[in-house]
Amino acid sequence: MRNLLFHEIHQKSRLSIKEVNEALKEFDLYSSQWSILFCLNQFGSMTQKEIWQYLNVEAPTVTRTIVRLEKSGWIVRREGKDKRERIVQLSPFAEQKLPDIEERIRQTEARLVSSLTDEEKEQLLVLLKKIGMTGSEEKDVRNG
Amino acid sequence: MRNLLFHEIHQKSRLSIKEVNEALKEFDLYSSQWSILFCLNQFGSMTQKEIWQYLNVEAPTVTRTIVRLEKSGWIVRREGKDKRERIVQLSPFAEQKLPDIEERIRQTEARLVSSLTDEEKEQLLVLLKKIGMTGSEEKDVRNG
DNA sequence: GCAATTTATTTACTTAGGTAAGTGTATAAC
DNA sequence: GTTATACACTTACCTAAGTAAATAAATTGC
Repeated sequence: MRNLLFHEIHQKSRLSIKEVNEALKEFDLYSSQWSILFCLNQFGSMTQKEIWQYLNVEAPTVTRTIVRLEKSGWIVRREGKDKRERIVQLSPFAEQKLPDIEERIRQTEARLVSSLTDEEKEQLLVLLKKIGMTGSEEKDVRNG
Repeated sequence: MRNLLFHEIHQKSRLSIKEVNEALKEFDLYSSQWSILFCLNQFGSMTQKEIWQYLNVEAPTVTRTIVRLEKSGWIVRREGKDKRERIVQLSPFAEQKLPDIEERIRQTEARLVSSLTDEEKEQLLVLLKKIGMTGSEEKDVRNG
């Protein structure tokens, strides 16, 4: 049939989110919440802008998820020197729980790609990165 | 960093949906609505179950999208011989508009993968299909 | 210094997708 | 034939992500 490629990308995106949500159930978290926690764990304190730029989503998406994470005690926000900014960081509770969660996610993701060799995973990543690139931007594939 | 693969799949899934939505704006449609119209155009009349099985989503997702498409006049539903089923088919209006929309989508999707060779596209599809497969199911990669 | 513009975040509203539970029809057991 | 079970669809409620517009702080122009 037609453009199976985007159909397939969409399918696997939903599948992986579903599996990650399942794995996160025991921690009362969702996949997009996890992506922010992961981000904060990697970079430390961040403004919301830094988060949505890194995750490549829109600002309102991050606002919503951050609010949920704050309510459930995973993160803390404080005002920046620039009072427009809100600086986000992990709560001690989150810092304590994170290693277990990270390991759980690692297992889940590894299971999903267990039928690919390391070389195939690498190649898949390279090919995916090419999507949406116009000629002039192609160098970013090699840099990223 | 960590499992870039799922991050990247997620990104490209969102990117392609965004681009398709943009292309569909002039027709007052959204990407998931299009996926159902495409499906009906390919297979003719279908029950809702056939649609969600083909698209690999849950029944309530299809119910919602179908209701929107019915309200906006793209599809018609009738009762099946089995009164539990609802048989869905394109409206004459949809049949008339579809070729233009299909061409528009084709262009959009082609642009997104314009920096991949045909061989790369094929390979990308094969690799994506391997995700989520356990050893015993791997034959499906070759059959699908 | 004050008005205009830019920037960071939020709010309101939309579609998309999931689960769980409800409704009504068809089928199986007996 | 009546009851129990299975099935198709729907409803209610949740998260995710997008756009557009509002808010409030910072910066720029003059």
